[in-house]
Amino acid sequence: MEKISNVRVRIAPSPTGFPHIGTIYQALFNFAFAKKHGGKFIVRIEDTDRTRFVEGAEEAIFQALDWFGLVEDESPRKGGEFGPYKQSERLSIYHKYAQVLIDEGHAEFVYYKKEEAGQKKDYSKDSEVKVEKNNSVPDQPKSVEDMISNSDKFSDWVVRMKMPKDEEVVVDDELRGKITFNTSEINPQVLLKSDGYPTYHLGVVVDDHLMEISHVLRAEEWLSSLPKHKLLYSYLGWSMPPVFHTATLRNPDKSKLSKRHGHTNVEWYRLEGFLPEAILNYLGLLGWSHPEEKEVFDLAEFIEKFDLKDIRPAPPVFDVVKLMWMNGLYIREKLSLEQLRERLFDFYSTLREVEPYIKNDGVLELAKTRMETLGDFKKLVLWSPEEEVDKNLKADLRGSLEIIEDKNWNKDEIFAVFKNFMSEKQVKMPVLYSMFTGRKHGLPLPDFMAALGKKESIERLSQ
RNA sequence: GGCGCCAUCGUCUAGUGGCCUAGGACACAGGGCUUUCAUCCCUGUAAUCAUGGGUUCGAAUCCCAUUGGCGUCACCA
Repeated sequence: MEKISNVRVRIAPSPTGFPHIGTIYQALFNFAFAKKHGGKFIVRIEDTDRTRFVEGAEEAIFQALDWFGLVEDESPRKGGEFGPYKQSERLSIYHKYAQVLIDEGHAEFVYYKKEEAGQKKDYSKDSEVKVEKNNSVPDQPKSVEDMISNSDKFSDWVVRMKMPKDEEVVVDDELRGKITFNTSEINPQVLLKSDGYPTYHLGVVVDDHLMEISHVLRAEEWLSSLPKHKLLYSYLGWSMPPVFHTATLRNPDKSKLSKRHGHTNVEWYRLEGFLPEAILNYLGLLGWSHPEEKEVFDLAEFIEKFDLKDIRPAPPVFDVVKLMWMNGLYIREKLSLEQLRERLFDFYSTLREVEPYIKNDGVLELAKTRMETLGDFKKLVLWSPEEEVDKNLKADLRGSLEIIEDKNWNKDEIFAVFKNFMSEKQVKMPVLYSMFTGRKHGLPLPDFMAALGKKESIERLSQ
């Protein structure tokens, strides 16, 4: 595999909500590509929509990246020589290039009524799409500088891209090949909003160029704005880096992965007790496959084998069931008992009741093959009232077990008592389980009790 | 609705003209192990490769059309 030099890739999340699993998917591919070629993985915060800004969202994005170990080389928090890395701190840069575009005749000032801004249009059947333009035009700003510094006077002005009439724009998607658009189909995009902030399209083109991004790896929903970007690049006299549009993750019904049908919030996975490395492994299976058809591999191996051109353009359904399996596999095969203990301590840092069980080697060992998520642990060890329990029978069982001498408290002795008890009372194993755990099934009971010790076991039967 | 992208078991996928009467994984079913439940092992069900036309001695693989799914058409990203 040949190394590509000066690889610089980026993800460009906007702080408008919780960290999305799709962002991590993008981050994984970008990160792997950067690391493979000794390049840089950059996080640029695209906070140009002040109305959707969510306090704390930026921090949450970085927390998520840290959790997955997809740590960036350059970002607002890390700095770097191409900063600032937050678009709200780069406004004067966008203003400069907006002015260049105006001067060169590729953009113009347009007057809109404020109330008309940001309305999503109806594209059903015959409704025609037209850009609303107010005809009674008041004074026009003389320059971007003028528009910004006299924002009161020009509060309804924007800078909009001028679109050539009926020209073909041929764009290149590295995963799909050449795609031709006609300029008449392209929306003359607003580039600079009336609040002086750029739209995504101006911001992304200017920043990707200035930050010397070498390869653009982004989600498929940007594909139709590619021609816009290509035009902007050529107007500015810049060359466009190769672009790869990766398929978006889908719900089981094939719609774009959404909160409504699936779990999109990274925080949900953390709270359920998924392992970040298992999620990464699973994500690596979507849209990409290991050259030897391996299903289980760590980040290092993914980086080694990953190649951009092997990404499939077809959108995959995100299957939580398979993720669960993968997570269980990581718990039982990739984690030592000690490592599992650490993860559990971390995970249950606020739930003191499970602490003694986490400390208990025997219990941990028994639980290890029975967990798909860290969250399953408490269901395995704690009492959960699911079954009806016969109080008298429970007392009888306790009585039988109390007879065992302290020094003979081991799983064989306990099981011997069980056997007698079951034949005497005409009950089966599950009944014993429910008396001890509240559920019909669970950890092997004699082993569980032996690991807990006589005192604790008898206590549990007394409750 | 215009434009664009995509299309192999239910799902993730292998497959780049003959090795494919299509392989693996998840899920599902059955069996073995077993003191419950799991783990582990074995077996099985499951794709006429969306459909219809070509090209070719030969197509899941190339071409065209159709259908379907999705995306996009905001002063959101």
